[in-house]
Amino acid sequence: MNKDIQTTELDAQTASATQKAYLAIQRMIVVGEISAGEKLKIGTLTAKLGTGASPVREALSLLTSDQLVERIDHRGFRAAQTSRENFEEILGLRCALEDRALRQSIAAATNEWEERLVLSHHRMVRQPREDVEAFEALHKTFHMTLLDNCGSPILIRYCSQLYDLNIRYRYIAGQTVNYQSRDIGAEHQAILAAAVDRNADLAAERLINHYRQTGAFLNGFFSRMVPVDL
Amino acid sequence: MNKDIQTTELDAQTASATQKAYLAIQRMIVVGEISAGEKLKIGTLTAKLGTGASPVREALSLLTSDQLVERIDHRGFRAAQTSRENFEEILGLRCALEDRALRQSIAAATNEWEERLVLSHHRMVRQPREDVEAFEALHKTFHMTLLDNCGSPILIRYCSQLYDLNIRYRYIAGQTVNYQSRDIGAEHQAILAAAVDRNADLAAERLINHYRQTGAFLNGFFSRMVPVDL
DNA sequence: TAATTGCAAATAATCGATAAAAATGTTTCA
DNA sequence: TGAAACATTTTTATCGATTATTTGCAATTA
Repeated sequence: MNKDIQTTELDAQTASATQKAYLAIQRMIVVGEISAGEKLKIGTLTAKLGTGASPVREALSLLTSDQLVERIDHRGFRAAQTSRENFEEILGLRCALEDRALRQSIAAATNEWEERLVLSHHRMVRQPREDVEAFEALHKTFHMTLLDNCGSPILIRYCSQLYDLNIRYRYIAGQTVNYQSRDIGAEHQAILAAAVDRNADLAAERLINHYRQTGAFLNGFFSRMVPVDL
Repeated sequence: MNKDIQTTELDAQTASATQKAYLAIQRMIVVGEISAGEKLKIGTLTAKLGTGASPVREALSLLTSDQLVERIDHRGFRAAQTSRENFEEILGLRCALEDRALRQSIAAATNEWEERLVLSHHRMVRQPREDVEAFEALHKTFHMTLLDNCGSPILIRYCSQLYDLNIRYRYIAGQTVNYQSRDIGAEHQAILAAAVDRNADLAAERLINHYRQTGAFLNGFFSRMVPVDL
């Protein structure tokens, strides 16, 4: 409806086959429908997505740069591997980049941004947790809104990529597990409050802490699972 | 010859059409043969590269994620715009990310890395400046070698992307101009020395300074040129 | 038995052609 | 004149088919 608020959404009819394939494959990898290291055969994907080889290849090329897909010349594509090291790398980078982005966002704060932030938080809170994918979409929107006032499109893009890479691990660990022991809602609320107060140090600290806690949890989870990489 | 030293190089006969197109188009954009904002018509590129539409499209998709190309659905591709803001964004991010990468590299220093570093520096110094593209390739290799021991492939990738985006502006400003007033050789030497000494603070400071000086110069250059964006 | 070679099937990469969409130019009508 | 509607041309996006490459298997040899 309102194109200003959510520019990311695109009409299903207008979207190109490439665009649709991109979103579909990304979702399957992030959610875990396609598992890590799995071979992505063009034939299989064209059949599943009901489209030709060109859009599929193009989508896979785009996902390659998002680090969700690996391309090996003449040997096709495969879903990126997961590993503890990879997870820790993502977490560390995410903390560094989001810290920067959030501080810049707050430094450039406007009423318009503040209102968008409150709104995105409200929408996330209102969304029932049962619909996991719907909640995750709003959760991402909230986190990206925190950053999107930083004035640096490249930084935003990197943060968005890292967010997706990270969330993939959350799906691997299973959705519910983590949220039991923590009050995620309160954490979000606290981050929002600090941002609205334009207290960059506090907001950044809370945000990073939010990530580190999830990170520590997931790390614990990974150490209990298959130690063999791949 | 020695595959261990330069994994990036690929045999021209084995490389896929996509790979060749990717490198060719990237080069043209970075070097300025294709100017900022220019439309990238599939037909024109297939003719120029002597290949079909699919590899060209795939290459352009890859370049999209490198931020060198913009894709607009049903409206094709165009070379990314340049602007002062974009340049400053790149410079700032580069300083932040390379600072991090260099410190991690040094923290994980080994003799093997140290030797690779000395070697890449030597090769750059030995290369005559007349062959601009050859020198630039070795220059990039030296800078990337500084970072490539950081143990974070994603960070390396981001730094590499930002390097390419940045160097595009150097080409826009013209090659020679900048190097006249500064002793770039000495700066490189100093960075190398600090890195070999495993003095992270000093090395990072020198590296960032190296970039900031180039940045300041280019900024001065841009203010003298067309203020109208695009 | 282990390694090597040669073949066949599977799959990736690429091309050429077609369909869909956008841009451009032209005519018509107020 | 100006703008709206239409037709034409250009260009993008997609498909189906062809070609090139790899992979897996079996036969052969040391």
